[in-house]
Amino acid sequence: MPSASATNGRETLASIAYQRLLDDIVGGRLQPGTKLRLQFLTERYEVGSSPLREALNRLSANGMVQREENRGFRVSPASADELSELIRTRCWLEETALRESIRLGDAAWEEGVLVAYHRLSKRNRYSDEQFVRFDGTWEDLHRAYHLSLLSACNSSILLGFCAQLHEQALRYRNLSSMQDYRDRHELDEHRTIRDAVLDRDADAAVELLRSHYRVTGEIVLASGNLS
Amino acid sequence: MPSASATNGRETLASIAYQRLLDDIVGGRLQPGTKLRLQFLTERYEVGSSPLREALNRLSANGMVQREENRGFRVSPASADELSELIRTRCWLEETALRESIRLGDAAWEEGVLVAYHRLSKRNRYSDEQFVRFDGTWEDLHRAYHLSLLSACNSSILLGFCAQLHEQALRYRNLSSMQDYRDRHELDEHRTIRDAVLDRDADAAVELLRSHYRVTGEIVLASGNLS
DNA sequence: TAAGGAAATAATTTCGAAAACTGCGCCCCC
DNA sequence: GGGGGCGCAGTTTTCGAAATTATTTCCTTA
Repeated sequence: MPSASATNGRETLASIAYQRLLDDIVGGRLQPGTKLRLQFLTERYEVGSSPLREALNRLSANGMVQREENRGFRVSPASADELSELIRTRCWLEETALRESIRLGDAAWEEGVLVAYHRLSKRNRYSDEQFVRFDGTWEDLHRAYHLSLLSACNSSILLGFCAQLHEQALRYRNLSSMQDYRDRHELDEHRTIRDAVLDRDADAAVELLRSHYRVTGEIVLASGNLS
Repeated sequence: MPSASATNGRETLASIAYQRLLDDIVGGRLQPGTKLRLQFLTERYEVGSSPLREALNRLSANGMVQREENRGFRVSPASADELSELIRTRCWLEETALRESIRLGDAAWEEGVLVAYHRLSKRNRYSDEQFVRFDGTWEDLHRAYHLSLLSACNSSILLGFCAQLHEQALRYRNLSSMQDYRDRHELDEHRTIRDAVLDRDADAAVELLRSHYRVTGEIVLASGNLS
């Protein structure tokens, strides 16, 4: 989701491979540390090696895979240390972006937040696959909601960084055993954040957001299979 | 300079092409907006198209070039608006990193700052090419100095972002007509920042650093040939 | 038996040509 | 005279094979 640019015409095989690789890594189907042999990937995705190499190079530039000269690629390792570094960094960056967003956001921004929250909350009700095509997955709506909070910060660079970190955090969440989320009232947290933001209460909003991330981190750390 | 990984054995052609392309873009020898035709690049760098495509894909992932599906690559455009966004973002991120660094840095970090400053100041004296091989260029030492200030922030992710922004800012500096730097006492500014940092005076250090970046931005904007 | 080294094996990286796509000019038709 | 589609030239993208590099295996030797 980060990625500087590119949207036009028919998609190229390299971009398709990029998306599918990203999905599989973030979704946990390619485990951290896995060696990514070209032959394996060409069979899995039915794409030649050139587009795959391009996809891997893009992924290596934003941290999803690691590259070793003349020794190929592997999925970036995941560890408890890296997770806490990730959460820490995310809190810093999103605090900055959120404060600026609250300071600068106009009416259109408020409405964007409202709509994004509404879609996310509605998506929870219809339990599964029915509206995926139209609405996108729950994760898509979740990402859209979080980015909408920050979207008025007036720095697409910072927004891009936040999106990158969101993706990394999602990978860690998918690596942990999902069932620990059952009794977590995520929607409540999203609502209270929304309200604080729309009240322009920066301090409260920042504190709620940081706590939102830290709690998620705790759960992943507790239930996770990390080194 | 960001780039996730990679250090081993013999360098690959793709990495060499990446470095040279980055140098030429940051150095201003490839102007913003320039179309990067593969045939032109293969002649310029004497490398096949596959390594070049890999290099271009890496560069597109960190914003130095833009990619358009089925229409190739071009050097990212440079504008006054993007420059001010860049500076704004850089001030936010480096403020965070610097405060953390000052809070957490140990004796080894202090010595690192001291040494980096020393090398930078010495490099100014021997005017030119003599010690490049051993010491690196002035820009290398300058980058090392600035990153050393932040290096104790305990987040390699944030450090990577800062390095990326440093590179972008360097590109803008190289795009402006250099002669306006003549009466700028950069070394003084670097020294006062160093002193504030080593005194652990976070507020002063942050203010000096931000002013350092903002002044540079003003000069580039004033003398620049930006759209 | 263990250590060292050379061939064999397996992987990545690179090349050169074929295929697919874009942009543009031209022609035809309305 | 103007609008829309066809085809050509130039570029990008992709493929499959060749070259390079890493890794394993097995043989020799101390």
